[in-house]
Amino acid sequence: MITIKEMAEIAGVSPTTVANVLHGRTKKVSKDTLERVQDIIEKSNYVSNMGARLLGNYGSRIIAVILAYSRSDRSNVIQDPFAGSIIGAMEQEISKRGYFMMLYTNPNIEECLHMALAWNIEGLILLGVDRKDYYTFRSRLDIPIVTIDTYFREKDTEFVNIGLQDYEGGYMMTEYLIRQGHKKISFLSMDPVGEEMADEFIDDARFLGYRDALEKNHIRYDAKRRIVLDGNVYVREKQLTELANNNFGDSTAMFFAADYLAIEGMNVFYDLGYQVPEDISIVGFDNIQASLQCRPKLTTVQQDIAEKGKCGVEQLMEMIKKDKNKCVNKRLPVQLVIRDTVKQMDGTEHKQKHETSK
Amino acid sequence: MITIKEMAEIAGVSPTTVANVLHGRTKKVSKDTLERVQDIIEKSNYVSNMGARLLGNYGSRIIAVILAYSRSDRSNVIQDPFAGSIIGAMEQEISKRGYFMMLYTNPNIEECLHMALAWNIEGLILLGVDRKDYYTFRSRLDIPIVTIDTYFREKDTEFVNIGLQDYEGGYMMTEYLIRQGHKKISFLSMDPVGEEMADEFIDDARFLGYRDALEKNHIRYDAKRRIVLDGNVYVREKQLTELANNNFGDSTAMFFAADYLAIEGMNVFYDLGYQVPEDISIVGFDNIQASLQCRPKLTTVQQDIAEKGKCGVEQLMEMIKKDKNKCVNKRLPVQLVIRDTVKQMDGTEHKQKHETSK
DNA sequence: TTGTAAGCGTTATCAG
DNA sequence: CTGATAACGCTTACAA
Repeated sequence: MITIKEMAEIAGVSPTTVANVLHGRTKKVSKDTLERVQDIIEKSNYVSNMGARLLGNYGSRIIAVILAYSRSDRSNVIQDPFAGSIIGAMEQEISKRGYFMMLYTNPNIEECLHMALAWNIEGLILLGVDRKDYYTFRSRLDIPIVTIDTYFREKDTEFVNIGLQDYEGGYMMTEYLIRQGHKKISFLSMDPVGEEMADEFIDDARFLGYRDALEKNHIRYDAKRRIVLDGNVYVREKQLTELANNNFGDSTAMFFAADYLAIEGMNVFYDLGYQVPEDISIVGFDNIQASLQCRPKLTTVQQDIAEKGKCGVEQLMEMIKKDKNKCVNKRLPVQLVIRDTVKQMDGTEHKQKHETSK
Repeated sequence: MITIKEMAEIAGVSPTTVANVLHGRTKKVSKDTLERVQDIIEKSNYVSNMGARLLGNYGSRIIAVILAYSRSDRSNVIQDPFAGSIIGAMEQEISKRGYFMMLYTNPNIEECLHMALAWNIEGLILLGVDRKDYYTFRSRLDIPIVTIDTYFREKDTEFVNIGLQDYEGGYMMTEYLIRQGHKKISFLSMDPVGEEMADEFIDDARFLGYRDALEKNHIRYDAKRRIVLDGNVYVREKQLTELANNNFGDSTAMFFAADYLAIEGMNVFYDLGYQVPEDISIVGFDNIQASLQCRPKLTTVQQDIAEKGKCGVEQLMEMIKKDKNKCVNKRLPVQLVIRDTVKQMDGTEHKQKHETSK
């Protein structure tokens, strides 16, 4: 591990000069020395010591990504296919810009803060933490922070969040179901955790879209069709089994707030001997890979997960560079993906055209 | 961000004393000062500056995890559900021990080395890199390295690898198929990339198990049943379509070297109107989540991915602590998971008992 | 038991 | 255009 000092010695110049060359401050160096020094740098395989950068507070080039726990009932979100994709996308963006990614998951906020401070990280990406926790981070850390998929309140300010057009997605999908002749549509989402207000939860924007679409189409929203699923898989399976055996709660279509729930539902129904979509139409939200791998293929709302990650890193970098801190609440667009799990209700059945699988 | 020096000043002692307290060298400090200093440390929310640790070469506490590219045809392995799970498991183990995880994916080895050197990382975990690349890392880096899922040659030494009983898995599954009455079993795996020898590829240990199981059971291995699938999805789909339309190459069962390939196959066959397992029996390897989510549920060979990650970190930590470097080639056990994609060939069909889905 | 001082490698400031 | 120097915070060897 050669140092600047050593290279300076070899070149017969001062460390400052070598540093100037390294940082492209070519104006400050004569052509003669420039070339000589550049040559030496190349040959000696110089690697800058990040420790010195850190200590001198010249920018650690570390972006920390902190994952919240309990997205579903797994112990660690990262096993979620959603998390895997987004982390991959972020890593690439971070890497591309010459930064480094530190991945950290810890339910204890104090320890997260500790980590952020110890490493003098330049920016922080919070994945799926709630707004309260965000404000804790924000009050204790003086660095740019971007949240992904956090739900803020109307009056909240001073945050940068990358989210999704959940409301629009819920609306769109519900309208689609209505166009297919469905009038009895239930909406299923997971039990929101914690004592936060319901309107802060991601599932709920989807729900609101669903409800508004119904009303816009003169279908009265019936509260009994809003089904809250338990956080525990086994309990959930029991709930779904009961539903199925009670004529699906008198619904012809079920709108699950997430693909993985929809697929769980499909499997439970399949195992009970029900046919999708003949006995019940099912749709999801997210377009995870599994939604294409299951049979029949799931009709769902597509979100571009990689884009979300990329967008988050872009925002963060802008904040790091410009040090400006305007409030951003970006909602990425969604798209209907029509596949094979919805039955047309106009008397005759007919095969829907569906996308070619890629 | 309070420093040791500042705390020392408050306590009216020297920085050394504070450092001694911080490091639990209680013997070197009088009870009196100990308590006073401890109190101050608590109150001042001290966070040690990792930059100083790095610079002084006192251990960075960073473990870098480097992912190889091109496990399948995706640009970045991390989107692979396999990678997501194992990274999650590793992160927890690393965190638990007070270390930090830096995640890095870059096809360029030089840049990977650069990163490792710049950060003075204490240990390295290589995920899915080939042995040649491993030796490059090893020759340039003087730190413990653990590989996961790298295949080494007989004569290779000086490596620590965590792998799987691939051979045993291949053998086991093939015997199972034979016990179910199958005699015409094909083996499908992906085209090995690069100019390395075939016997270094993970799929191939599985293949050898398959071949040996056949021969042990007096079934002659027929080379035409060893099918190499292309790296490109579209080409692969074409291959599978052709196979199906040619009576599945005169086989009654297909052993795919990986679940995601098996599921791909099932979907192609389903879309062509074939029934699994009535028309063709299919088995996979890995027991990824999707193998349980697809219908019919896939019979496969189970590996404990989280255990693999945990095991890798454990090995690495041992090497960091003890600085001993014995060669380890741990192969984690596998297990048959019998589900619904294999037909019993003894004339009468009968429903196999299958595990309760969890 | 406590304190002093050197050193890690980089960068910025300022003087030549 | 070039160079000397101080500063960042921690650790440890050694001195008191």
